[in-house]
Amino acid sequence: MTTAALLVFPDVRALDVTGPLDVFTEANRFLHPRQHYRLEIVSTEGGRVRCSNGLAIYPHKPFFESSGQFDLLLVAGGPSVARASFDESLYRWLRVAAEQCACIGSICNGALLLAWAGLLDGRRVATHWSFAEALAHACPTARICINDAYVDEGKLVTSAGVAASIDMSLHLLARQHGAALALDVAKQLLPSNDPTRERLAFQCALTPQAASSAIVEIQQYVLANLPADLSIPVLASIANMSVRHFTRIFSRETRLSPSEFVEQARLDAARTLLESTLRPVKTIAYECGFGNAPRMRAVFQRHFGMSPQLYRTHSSSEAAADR
DNA sequence: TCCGATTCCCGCCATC
DNA sequence: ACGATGGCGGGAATCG
Repeated sequence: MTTAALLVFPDVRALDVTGPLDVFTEANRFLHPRQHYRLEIVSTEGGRVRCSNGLAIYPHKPFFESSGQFDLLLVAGGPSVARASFDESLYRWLRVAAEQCACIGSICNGALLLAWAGLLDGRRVATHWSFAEALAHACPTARICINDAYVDEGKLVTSAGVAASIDMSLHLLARQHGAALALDVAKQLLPSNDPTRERLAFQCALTPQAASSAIVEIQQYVLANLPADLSIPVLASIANMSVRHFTRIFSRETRLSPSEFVEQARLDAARTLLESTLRPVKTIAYECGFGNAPRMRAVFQRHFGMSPQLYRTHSSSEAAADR
């Protein structure tokens, strides 16, 4: 049993609460009852809490009646957090909770509460860009990453905008129970072309659960020979199987079709090279097996909604913001 | 931009 | 009877 709590307050953003709740609740459907997440909503004050969109939620208890002992504690955000003032006793409770919880985190500008409680000093922190300044003011030593969906510092996890809370929750799920479970949940909650879902699928494919050594060998061959011809007949012959049998086994064991796996592997390599080197896009396209720049561009458009060049600009500005 | 060729996926069925 | 394997062919996506 994992206990996960969400800290809410008046005018909290409903999605910050329901997003993670839905992820962990959905996960329970795939988990053995002994591994279930027990979810608890803790509020800054007693009674019903009205969300910024008018939705009413009924927290299990106010913080001052809660031990603050959870496996995971997430602080939600809301449009008026920056202007709000909370009692010093809440910050004390958060500091104690940070000691007791295996993992503590925030969603969007929920990070402000952690900052005010003095829990973000010198840490890398994600938040929504529009609150970056307020956060920098609340905690000048925090390193604010406005372009990351979420930042995992082990015991501290923080996420950017509302939708990123789902990404972060899926990440936490993968961290604890493996990418396969997170992928199962993502399939329930996210559209099929969602980048997070695709990332999980690739992560999952690289760690096949009941994989035959033959499939693992093929995966290693693909990763080591990205520029080579990795068409299905070629891979099938290396695996010593018919094309039909090979595709069937590969999909069954990795949850990705062979061509999807190859494309993800190439995309992943290209992404890394774009981020970490200054090599021309054309060279990277060739090195990663896309053959030519337009083809790589098309794949980037499909997966990331931007060209490789733009992706590089984006990631370098992210790195700059990181520093 | 269009269009035929190619590639891939997958259901179905036969064989071992 | 059942699982593993392989071939065929249609539909969709992609390529040149």
